[in-house]
Amino acid sequence: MANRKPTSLDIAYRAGVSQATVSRALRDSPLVNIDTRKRIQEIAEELNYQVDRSASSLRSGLTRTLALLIFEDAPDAACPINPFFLNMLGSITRECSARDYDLLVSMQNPEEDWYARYEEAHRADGLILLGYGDYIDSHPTLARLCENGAHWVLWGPRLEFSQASYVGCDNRLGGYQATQHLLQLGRRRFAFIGSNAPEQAPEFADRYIGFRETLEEAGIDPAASTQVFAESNEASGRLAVQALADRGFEADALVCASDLIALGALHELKKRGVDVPGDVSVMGFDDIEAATFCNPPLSTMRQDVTLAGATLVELLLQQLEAGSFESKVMEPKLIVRASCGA
Amino acid sequence: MANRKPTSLDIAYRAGVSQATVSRALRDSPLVNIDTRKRIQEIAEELNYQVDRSASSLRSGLTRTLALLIFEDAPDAACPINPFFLNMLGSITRECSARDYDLLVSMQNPEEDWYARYEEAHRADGLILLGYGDYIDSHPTLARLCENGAHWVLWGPRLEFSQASYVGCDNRLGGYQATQHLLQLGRRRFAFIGSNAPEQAPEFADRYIGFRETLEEAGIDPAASTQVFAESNEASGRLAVQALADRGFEADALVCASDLIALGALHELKKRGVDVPGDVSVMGFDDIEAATFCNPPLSTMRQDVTLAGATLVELLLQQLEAGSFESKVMEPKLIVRASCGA
DNA sequence: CAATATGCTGCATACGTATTCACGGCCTGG
DNA sequence: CCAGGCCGTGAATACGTATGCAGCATATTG
Repeated sequence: MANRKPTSLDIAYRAGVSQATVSRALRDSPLVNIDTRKRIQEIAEELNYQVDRSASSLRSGLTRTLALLIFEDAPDAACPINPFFLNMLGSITRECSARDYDLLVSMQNPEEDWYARYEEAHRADGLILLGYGDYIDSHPTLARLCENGAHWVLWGPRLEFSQASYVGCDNRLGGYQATQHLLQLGRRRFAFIGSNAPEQAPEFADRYIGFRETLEEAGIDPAASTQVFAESNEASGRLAVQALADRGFEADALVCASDLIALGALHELKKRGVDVPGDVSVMGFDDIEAATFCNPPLSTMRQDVTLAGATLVELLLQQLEAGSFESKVMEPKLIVRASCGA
Repeated sequence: MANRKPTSLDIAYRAGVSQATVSRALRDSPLVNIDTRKRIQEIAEELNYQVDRSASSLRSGLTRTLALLIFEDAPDAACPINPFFLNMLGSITRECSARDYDLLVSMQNPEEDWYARYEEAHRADGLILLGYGDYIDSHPTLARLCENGAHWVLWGPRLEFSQASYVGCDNRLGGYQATQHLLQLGRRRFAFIGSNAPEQAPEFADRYIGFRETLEEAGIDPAASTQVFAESNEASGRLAVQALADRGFEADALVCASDLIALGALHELKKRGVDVPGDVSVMGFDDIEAATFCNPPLSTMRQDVTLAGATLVELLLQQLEAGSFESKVMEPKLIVRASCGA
């Protein structure tokens, strides 16, 4: 075997042309005569030549790599990554492959200077931010990055500045429809489980707004509804149900801000001998895999992660290649399963 | 703001030293006087300087990046990635971060020349292969890569050549223990659900060997056991149960080669009105998240993905940095839940 | 036939860093 | 006082590619 990796110069030598011509030919430049081009490409194939990415990036300033940064509250080694994000990751990976981009994945701490680390260091051409929208303190940072011409796209809540791209779900509508569904099933005593503080969890807060809207429209007595804090994990969902019980509130419908919360709630309710959906309806949000497997299967508001992932990549590339900023808000879809008694 | 990204030359200028000294200082080289070093690092901090990775990689030949390649049978956009792999991905991501390596993730087709694409193209220093062991045809390819001095580590079955690293689970033992558990619960008519062909799914085949061993040791009449083909997904698990029923085999214990298969089996059994675990015990393998949520919760053989991911990274880095090849086989652990009637 | 356009190729260079080699100064010991 | 060693620094260069510019040959036009 060859003792050294072949370079464009080796190809140039064999093809009897200059290195410049090789470089152009391999990128299919019309500047090079079609026959020469073909011949060079064949030789490259034959030698199993691969363009050196480091050199290529250094020269062109482009990496053809995107970085996916996942921000999570508890970057504990034991705690598994939010399954919703994992699914998104799957579709982002596929979309990148399809467009011949590489994907760098990293768990990130919001305090770190991730922008410098990835885009300024020339590791990636653009960034996809997952779970960053929840850090309200971060929005000034995002605004500053925009001014500096950074390239990123955010999953999550609506952003107020114009030169930015984000993809999100119409959370208010989702909260509205979920609650509407329960209302139509005859439920009257509602609890929303999940944070409703915009500065803590803007997406959950929007879902809560939709929740309130339904109740107000229906003229439900405010005393017949409540809200309990929960973060997006199973344990927190369990605690919330405990808190609800301690508080002595007798709900017949739980609108959970995420499926993970709902799974925790189901667990705790079962433990307490409460029948779902007989005594209480439980509604989730996201439609993660586990929602189909749990007992009873969970009614939920589906977010199309496949589409979401593809859209994130698409908008980011559009930004990189055409310099245009666009955003997209997706509609969630009600998925009816057994947990609400429909 | 600065109109241009600062380089090591800018720092050199401000510090009144040469670029060479800056490069050394930033890498904390003892060649540079400690005071000079500190001063240079401060200036770098001040300018928000980031080493350009392309240039650094080009010069040093090292990328400080690993590539995680996931090989899946059905790289269909709609079909979600095997959750077992996704969890592994989570722990690999974390381990890479902890060791200050970047991680490139890609869905890969086994036919493609992924080695050339990633390591030869200088995109990554080493590769982690997930799901590649199943392609028996690939083993010659792996052997060839070894000879060429490639750097990779494989998740899955034992490899026969010495200059290679792999991390896997003792699948034979797992199959043995799983079946043993069912035997002790008084089950006598066993079905193994999953491929048992080594050239198709070597890991499943090893689990099957363990399954057979238990039965032979116990002196179970061979006619009282069977095997049905299934791939590792839910749909395939459902079909397998149908096939079993069509065949007229009345099992009281299903040993499934993976949790996904077991989930499908549970679905199909419920649909047919078979009580689990009353009529039939069902045992999975992997312990994915869904195993805790499904109905009934699934008894299974846990593979510690957190440890597995960390080990994969560790062995690969050891190979890169010390040139040593090591492998590790992990013991699975029986997790008892409701699906077997324990 | 001169003048200009067109198609293709090569020369030269820059991207930003890491490292080899050489050098100057200072210290130590004989 | 000189030889030799050590410490800290800088000059120079290489990594492999992409691209602006120039040049040459052939085709086209008046």
